[in-house]
Formats: sequence, structure tokens, C-alpha cells
Amino acid sequence: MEKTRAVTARTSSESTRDIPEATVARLPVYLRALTTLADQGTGTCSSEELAVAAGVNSAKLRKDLSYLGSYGTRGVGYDVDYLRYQIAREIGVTQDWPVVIVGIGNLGQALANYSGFRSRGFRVVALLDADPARHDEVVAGIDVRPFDDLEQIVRDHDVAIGVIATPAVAAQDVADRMVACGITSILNFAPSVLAVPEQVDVRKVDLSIELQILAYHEQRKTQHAADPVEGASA
Amino acid sequence: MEKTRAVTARTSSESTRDIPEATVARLPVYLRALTTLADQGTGTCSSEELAVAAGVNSAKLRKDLSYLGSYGTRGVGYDVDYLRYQIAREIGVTQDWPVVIVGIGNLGQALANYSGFRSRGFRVVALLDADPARHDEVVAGIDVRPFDDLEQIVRDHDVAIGVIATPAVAAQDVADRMVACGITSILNFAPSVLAVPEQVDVRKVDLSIELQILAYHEQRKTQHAADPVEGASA
DNA sequence: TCCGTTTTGTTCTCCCGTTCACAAACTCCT
DNA sequence: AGGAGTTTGTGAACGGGAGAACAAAACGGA
Ligand SMILES: NC(=O)c1ccc[n+]([C@@H]2O[C@H](COP(=O)([O-])OP(=O)(O)OC[C@H]3O[C@@H](n4cnc5c(N)ncnc54)[C@H](O)[C@@H]3O)[C@@H](O)[C@H]2O)c1
Ligand SMILES: NC(=O)c1ccc[n+]([C@@H]2O[C@H](COP(=O)([O-])OP(=O)(O)OC[C@H]3O[C@@H](n4cnc5c(N)ncnc54)[C@H](O)[C@@H]3O)[C@@H](O)[C@H]2O)c1
Repeated sequence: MEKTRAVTARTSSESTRDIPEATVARLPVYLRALTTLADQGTGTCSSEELAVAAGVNSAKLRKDLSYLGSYGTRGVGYDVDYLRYQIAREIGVTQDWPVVIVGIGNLGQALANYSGFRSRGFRVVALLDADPARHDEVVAGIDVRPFDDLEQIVRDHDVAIGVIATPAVAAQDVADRMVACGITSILNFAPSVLAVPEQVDVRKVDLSIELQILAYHEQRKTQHAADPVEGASA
Repeated sequence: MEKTRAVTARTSSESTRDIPEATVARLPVYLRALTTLADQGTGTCSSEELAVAAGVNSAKLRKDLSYLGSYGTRGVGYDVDYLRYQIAREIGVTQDWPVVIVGIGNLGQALANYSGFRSRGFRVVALLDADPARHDEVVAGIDVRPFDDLEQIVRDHDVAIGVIATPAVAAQDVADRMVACGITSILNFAPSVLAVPEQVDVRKVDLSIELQILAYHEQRKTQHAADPVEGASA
């Protein structure tokens, strides 16, 4: 039961692995859509249903899932719970990842209070801040500790993922310290370009950029509405 | 001074417009890098310097800028202030865009308190929440007002951009109301897929997804470290 | 004024991702 | 058991973006 796999013509050493980056970015979306379906009591769904729930094209969904393996049944669809588990396993969120948050200001506090992390495979094990005035505080039931405790905490909890929510000027320093402690994945909220070693992954979330992209399109909409022809003079 | 432009063979009606989406997403990054350079007193920079500051390939940078026009000088580079203005104009952030934030919980408050929006072309004109208990509060010097005031506020301030920071279950309702009021760009922080009319732009920021993408790569790193060969049996 | 140097703007090629379209595979009904 | 209907998994065509590489243009020095 699994057949010869009929690999097209890839390097052949790898079995099924090496999922395209674009697909990896969508797997969490599918996971969330499946969870919603499961909560609604849906036991089975077609690629079309799941695609609608995830907001993507069904052909793309099927191709994405095909990178994981053949978890559907032709003529029937996908078992919601089974597929959900397979995707969670592929992403690596079947058990919790310990995470540290550095910079417990406006944003850091919001992140610490966010319950969605825990339910999606992450556990905040420490909140760190360089400002001694913050070290008395307890946010979301967790003590805010000195930034210098980073190494100790990373070692104790085997932390691989760090979140940076400090001002931009401090971000590179924080990243350097994180890397030195052995953290290999960083989620950066500060609006700065981080320089890190090859093997360290950095993802950046920049709200101003998102708004500016919207502004660009917004401007074009109103321009189009105003300019009847465009490019008249000359 | 501008020459015949020598357009390759495009549709000819549009002058220089229609910037690729990937380029649009990078323009704000260049803008930020230029601002940093300007603050450091740099008057002129080469594509290589700017590319390093923005964290991209210099060929890509030059190609991106070429969509806007010829704002550089061969043999010299780009005038920082001039290029900065041109990009800001292209994005549409030479004057402020009014923005409303809906859902003033943990995240909404952090956003309201964030000073970076104002300095990058956006002005928060109202904070809205459905919970009457919040209506007494003042966050970042702005009154929290009932969600039903949305239409009035959008009309008064000519708001085109809305931010959703409510729980996921409320997000679609909020989006529908925003669209009904005439908002045509939405930044959504709730982990839900929004259905909106064609002409409305939606951008989604999902922190759990970002972490899950990091987790995927993290898992692969540790797997590779563990598996000496991979794919042994059979 | 002319030549070498620097750096831009652009062309060309390659690769990744999206989408179409269809054969294979499974279920259900007769 | 067999055929009709459904839905998956994937081959193939297509489009867009990334990067290398180079010609055109500007500057500076002699
Ligand atoms: N608040 C938002 O909604 C928002 C939105 C977009 C981007 N951001 C970005 O997120 C980051 C944080 O924003 P914020 O509003 O929470 O800022 P904030 O000033 O409220 O908080 C920053 C915190 O980082 C701490 N800090 C400073 N230097 C540090 C260091 N070297 N090590 C450890 N901690 C340090 C400070 O003590 C402070 O508590 C900023 O870079 C900001 O640009 C925030
Ligand atoms: N806090 C975070 O760091 C974080 C991180 C990732 C994602 N998110 C997402 O952002 C959203 C907000 O998160 P939060 O932590 O601020 O939640 P929260 O519960 O603290 O705040 C939500 C706010 O929305 C208001 N609200 C509810 N229904 C509304 C409606 N119909 N109209 C207007 N307002 C309404 C509530 O009164 C509340 O004030 C959630 O969808 C969450 O999943 C938050």
C-alpha cells in the first residue's frame, strides 16, 4: 500500500522531502482551515471545500498537499483529522516549541498575552527586557527578567526560536546575542535589516510596510478614478 | 531632459506605470533604508550601498528603481533625499493617510501606541471597539468609541484604510461593515480568511503562521543533524 | 578635449510558482 | 459485477521574478 512512488526525475536520494517555500508558507493556513472544519464537526472534506476555507485555488491546494504524500482518497476527499495531523507533523507543531520574547514594551506585552501561540504549537518560556524598571512586572503570568538571563534560559529550556520586539536600534544587538546563545530562528518585529549567519532563519514582520503597500494600491485606485485618460500632455 | 524614454514595447498607453507586485513590496524597505542613510548625513549613495542597507541584491534594487524612472546618475549614484521623495511619492505617503483601528484589545492598544505609523505616512483618526466597557478608555490620547460610529468617522475623515484587530470570529463582520462604509483597504490581524469584493485590498498579518514557518525549518535543521544519511531502509 | 573609471539602466536567461487539464482511483448504485 | 459519477494526484504549459552581465552615460583628471 503505497506503490513505487514513481518519482519524476529528482535527485532520487531524498525520498519525498524538500517542500517548496511557497508551499511551506501555506501549510499553516491549511492547518488553521482544517481546525475550523473539525470544530464544525466536519469529518471529511474535498480539496475544493478546503481551498475555499483557506482562500486559495483548489489545484494549488492539491499540489501543495501532494508534496507531503498521498493523504486523500480519490472520489472522496480528505479525512480532516488525519490530514490535520499530517500537516502538523510536517510543520513540526505536534509538540510545543519553547520561545523567548525580548523587548516587553507595547508590542511585546501584546504578544505575551496572546493565547493563540500556545494553541498553535508554541510556549513562551521567558520575557526579557533590558530596562531594569520592567523587572518587577509580571506579564501574562510570566516574570519579566533581565536580558542578561538569555543564555541561561536558552540553555535550560533548549530554546531555538526568539522573538525581537525591541526598538530598531537594539535589534541587531539582541539578534547577535541570541545567535551567540544558540538560537537559530528569529521573528523580528523591529523595522531593521538583521545580519545573521547563514544557518539562522530570520522572518520579519513590518506593519508599516504592510500599510504602505495598501497605500500604494489605494493611491492608484483614486488616481484611476480621477484621471480620465492618463498621459495627455506631450 | 528626459529623452524619448525608449519604451521597449509595452502597451504604450500607460506611461511608465504598472509596477510589479514584488517591487511594490520592496519600495517601503528602500524608503526606510534611505531615511536611515539621510539621518546619518549621507547625501549620495550607490545602488550597492543602498542594496546592503536594504538587505537585497543590488541588481534587483536597480531593476526595481528603474520601474519608477531614471532617478540616478551613472558614475555617481542616487541623491538620497531626491530618491527618497520619489519613492514616497510613488507609494503615496507624501501626505498622511487616515486610518481606523477596530478592536482595541492587547494588539489594538499596541498598534494605537505605535509611533512609527505617524512618521511613515499614516494617522490614526479613531479607535473603535464593540465592548461598551472600553468606551471610557483613552488609548494613546485617542478616545475609544463605539463600533457603530464607524460610518460617521469614515465619512468625516475620508478614511480609506482600516485595521482589524478583533478576535477571528468578529473579523468578517467588521470587514463587511468597513466595506459598506467605503473602506477599500484592510489590514487584518485576525487569523481568518476574509471575503471582500474585488476592488477591496486585504493584507493579512499572522504571527502564528510566521512562527510555524520558522518551526518547519527548525525541525528540518535538527532532523538533518540527527539523520546521518536519510532514506536508508529499502 | 579626450580617455579611463565608475555606476546606472536594461537585456537575457534561468528558475520557481501557478494554473490547466486529465488520467487514475475510489465509491455508490443498479 | 459493472458502469456512472466524483475527486485526487500530477504532467505540462505559462507567467513572473531573480540574478548575471553588459552597453550607455556621466564624471574626473590630464
Ligand atoms: N507597537 C506596535 O504596534 C508596533 C508596530 C510595528 C512595529 N513595532 C516595532 O516593534 C518594536 C517594539 O515596539 P514597542 O511599541 O513595543 O516599543 P516599546 O518602546 O514600547 O518597547 C520596547 C521595549 O524594548 C526594551 N528594550 C530596549 N532595548 C533593549 C535591549 N537592548 N534588550 C532588551 N530589551 C530592550 C525596552 O525597555 C522596551 O520595554 C519596535 O521596533 C517597533 O518599531 C511596534
Ligand atoms: N495579541 C497578539 O499579540 C496577537 C498576536 C497574533 C494575532 N492576534 C490576533 O489579533 C486579534 C486581536 O488580539 P488581541 O490579543 O488584541 O485580542 P483581545 O481579545 O485582547 O482584543 C480584542 C478586542 O476586540 C473587541 N471586539 C470584539 N468583537 C468586536 C467587534 N465585533 N467589533 C469591534 N470590536 C470587537 C473586543 O472588545 C476586544 O477589545 C485576534 O484575532 C488575535 O488572534 C493577536
